[in-house]
Amino acid sequence: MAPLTRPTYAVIAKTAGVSEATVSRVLNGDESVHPDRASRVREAVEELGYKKNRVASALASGRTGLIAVVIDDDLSVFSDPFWGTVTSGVSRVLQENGLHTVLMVSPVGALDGGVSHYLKSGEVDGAIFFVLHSDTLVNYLKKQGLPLVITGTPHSNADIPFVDTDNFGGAYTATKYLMSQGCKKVAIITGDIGTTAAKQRLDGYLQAHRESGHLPVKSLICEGDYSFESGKAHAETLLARHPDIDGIFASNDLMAMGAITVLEKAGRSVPSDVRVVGFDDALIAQTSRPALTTIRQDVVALGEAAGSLMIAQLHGQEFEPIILPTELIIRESA
Amino acid sequence: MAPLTRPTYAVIAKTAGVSEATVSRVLNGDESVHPDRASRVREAVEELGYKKNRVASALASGRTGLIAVVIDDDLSVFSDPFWGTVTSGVSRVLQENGLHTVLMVSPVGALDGGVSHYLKSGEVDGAIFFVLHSDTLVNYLKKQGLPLVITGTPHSNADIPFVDTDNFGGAYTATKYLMSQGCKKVAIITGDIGTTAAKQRLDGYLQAHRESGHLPVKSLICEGDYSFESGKAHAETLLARHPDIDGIFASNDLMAMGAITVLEKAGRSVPSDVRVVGFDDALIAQTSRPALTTIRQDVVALGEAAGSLMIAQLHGQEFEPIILPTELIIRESA
DNA sequence: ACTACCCGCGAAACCGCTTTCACGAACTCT
DNA sequence: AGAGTTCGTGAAAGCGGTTTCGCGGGTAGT
Repeated sequence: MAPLTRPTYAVIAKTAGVSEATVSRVLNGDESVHPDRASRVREAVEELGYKKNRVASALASGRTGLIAVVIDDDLSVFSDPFWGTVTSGVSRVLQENGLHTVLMVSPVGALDGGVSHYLKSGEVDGAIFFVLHSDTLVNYLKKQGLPLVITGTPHSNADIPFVDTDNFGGAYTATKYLMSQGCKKVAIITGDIGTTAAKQRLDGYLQAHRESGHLPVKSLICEGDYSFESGKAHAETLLARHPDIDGIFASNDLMAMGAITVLEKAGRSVPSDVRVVGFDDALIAQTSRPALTTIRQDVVALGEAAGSLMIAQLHGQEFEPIILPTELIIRESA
Repeated sequence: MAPLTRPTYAVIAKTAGVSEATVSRVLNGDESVHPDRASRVREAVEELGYKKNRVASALASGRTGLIAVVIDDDLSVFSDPFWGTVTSGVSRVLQENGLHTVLMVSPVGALDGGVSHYLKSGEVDGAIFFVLHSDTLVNYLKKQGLPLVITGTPHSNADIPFVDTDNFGGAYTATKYLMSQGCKKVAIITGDIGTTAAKQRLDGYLQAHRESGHLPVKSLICEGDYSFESGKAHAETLLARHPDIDGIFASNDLMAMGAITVLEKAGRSVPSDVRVVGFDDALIAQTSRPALTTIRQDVVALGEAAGSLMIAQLHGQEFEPIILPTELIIRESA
């Protein structure tokens, strides 16, 4: 059975006894059309099962109803469930507002790269960036007038709309907690220090130390990259440098798990010998043995906030950056 | 700085001294244009930095260059990293072929639901479905002529293009392995039995028993739903029903982890008292304690296969369902 | 030389909306 | 009553491509 041809404005106009311009006015909420004519249009739409052709509308209006979600090309990105959960939050809010999510997993940053070209093409009405190492592309696109949201604090230009979690506060809380548990030598395994989240979490860790009266020695600070492998590698480094280490704050759960793997392999018991805290509260935090003490961030809400900030921009509404709170979840590892 | 207006065919045509139809022919690979004219068109494109307006092309040609990836509305969907990884595989293959992925996380199944309407709208050139409980919608859309791919074996209509993993073989191998390890009483916690993958994994488990000379009692078969919580719940049920249980095959890693959580809480040691095998080889399989023995499926390749099958259909090429192999990964839990 | 056929190419219609501009009716003011 | 203004509405242009159909030049056959 061949697909039925869908009725167009021409058919609706004929049925309702009005012009196509009037059909367009009615369906787009123009209040100036006489109520009687408007009713006839709506009845025709109902009777004929009219559905707007969004491609034609996009060409005519310059608005496509598509929002790009841009994720730096890294096949491991989705194996960290963080991004999947954020994406589903974004997708749901956009759909509720009649918009669709175009997934763009691609190298980000180059002004003349595929992402830049695509976003300038007019094919999407806005873009949500998931992680950035530089604001260059984002600043450039903002100047081009493209509505943008970043998940994470911008590096330089606070003018860019963004949503984030309280990284500083979460890291501060994690470090304070480790100290309150009696830890004398607390290390940090940072995320990719090119991201603002990693910097802020490092700052929170340092502030907790300042308030305890002394700063950690440099060798307690390891620059990871959010991956499981880097958590393992840095845990080995820390054990070599500081055999008496008794606390580790890892800037995400994956690295925390990596660290625990190495510690236990080295005969160090978690939490008896070394206490470990992660960040995210991903599912692996609760399924692991020992179950991970971690800083929980509401990842679904982060995605929803990003979607809402995008909607606000598209509607020309006022908006503020959104910083979501964190919460210490105490399980077995600390 | 206002965005520069992009050149259109009219400008290219004028610069190259040809008509717009000729520009369209050249850029779309029409070999009948005289080589000299074709060269002039390409030079003009290069000189003026022409980029095709895909929205206008979509209206004129009826092809949008967008493929919908449809995932049943379930916020937990992306916390299982399986779907994120498949999505990134699909996305990459599509992008390599000049297509874009529209993410559709929405209740699936209803013929008059949002997904059905959207897919019939002509706004996407095809759709990839991630998990289905019924072929009704898919059969209906196929009749409408929409190119489709399912990740997973269809329920009824083998005519639908699909990619899958060797579920039967993987489950068979897992169960055989448990038996070869001396397990006398092997249970199964199935996935959502409405999915064909869960059925096939159950069949593999049963076949392994048949070949060992006896079938498992009904109470060793628990119907889970792929979630961590259902793994926990069914492990409790199994312990109550069969205190002497010594082997569990869970149809995914999440449920396996849930089961292990409960077993250890009940004082049963894994693998000393009870051996556990999962399915997927998600990251949690290796990060957990004990590290999970599991059936590994190549999830990235699954996504890539789905993307490739879609490309083949769009190009009018012959294609076969793709069944990917599995591999037993032996770690600590069995 | 004439006729028939083939093929490259251009003009313009078309895809289905949005929006502009002009027209005529209704209303208001003098 | 006449002039001026306002507003609802329709015709049609436009968004930027794709594709169709017809034209004219070239070639082949008789």
